[in-house]
Amino acid sequence: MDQAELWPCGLRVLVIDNNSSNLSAMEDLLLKCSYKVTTYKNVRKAMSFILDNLQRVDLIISDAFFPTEDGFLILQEVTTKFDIPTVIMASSGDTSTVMKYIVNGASDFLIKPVRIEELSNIWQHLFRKQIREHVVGRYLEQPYPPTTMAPATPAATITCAAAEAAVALESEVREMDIDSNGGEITDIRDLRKSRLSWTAQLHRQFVAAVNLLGEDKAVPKKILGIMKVKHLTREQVASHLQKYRMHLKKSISTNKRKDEATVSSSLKTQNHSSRSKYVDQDGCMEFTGAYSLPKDDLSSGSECIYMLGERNDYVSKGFDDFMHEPCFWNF
DNA sequence: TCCTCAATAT
DNA sequence: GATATTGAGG
Repeated sequence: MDQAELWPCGLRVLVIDNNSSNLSAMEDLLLKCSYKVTTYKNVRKAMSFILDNLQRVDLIISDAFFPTEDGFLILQEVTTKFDIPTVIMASSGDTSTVMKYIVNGASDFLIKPVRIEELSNIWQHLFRKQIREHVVGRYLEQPYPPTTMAPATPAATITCAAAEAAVALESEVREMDIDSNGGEITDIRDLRKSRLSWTAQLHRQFVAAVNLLGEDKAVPKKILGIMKVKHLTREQVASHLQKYRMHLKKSISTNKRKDEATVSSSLKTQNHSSRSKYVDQDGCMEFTGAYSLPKDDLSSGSECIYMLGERNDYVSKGFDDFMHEPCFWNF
């Protein structure tokens, strides 16, 4: 229980705001919440940092950067590509503005000055996604997580139970397949299974690699090189890629109608003539605002960091779940 | 040699 | 049902 209360500690938050005093104020507040904080004034540098630390950023808080709306672009980059929950803050926000951000993937919209009470709660954005993805749900059904965690006393509230589940999950992750420093899988043998199971986490790394390369240039060998997962083979990646592409084909054709109906209307407002191109290293990371439209609803962007399905007890759920989860099969 | 795709095996 | 392997064709 104590641990449950401690859960949000260490949440890795990246803050972007070009106003130094706001930035340091935010840093202070976030540190008081026991989060790990990284701050950036510069949007480009922040994006580079995110790219270099894909699995090491839990949540992003970005200024909306009115009137340039860089915040909007950050939001799009991050939510469409990397599933990192993003909170937008601005000194004012009328309903339609806020709605625009939320519709396009913001997990929350905070009005400045931001109060510590609001920040102490931001971990919920991560958590919601985990629940949506059934990771936590399984634990909620069973009050006593099958881990080495200290036996839990029955949780009084959902929040409590959920936090507890997250602790359990996190510790499982830590001791198993995920690198202790960042949540990134670095060696599939750690999964101690003869047959690889493409967990959500592993899949995310895969998708991130594919996205970095660009879909046309994403071939097994290059993906493998970017993923940096020991003992993962080219053949395994090829097999997964094959399936991934099949899925893309399907979902593109089935989502088209919905996307046109739902998304275009919400996007019209912002029709970015300013393409976001934050990073361009050797032409291998080129972000344009032009990749596929955001999904029909906002389940698309965001959280879910520690998600693993490779334990034998719930392998069967793992892949199937995220096959149908737009969060993972993004485009 | 590597890629993709489909069929087939595990 | 998910993943791996194989084999054809590029």
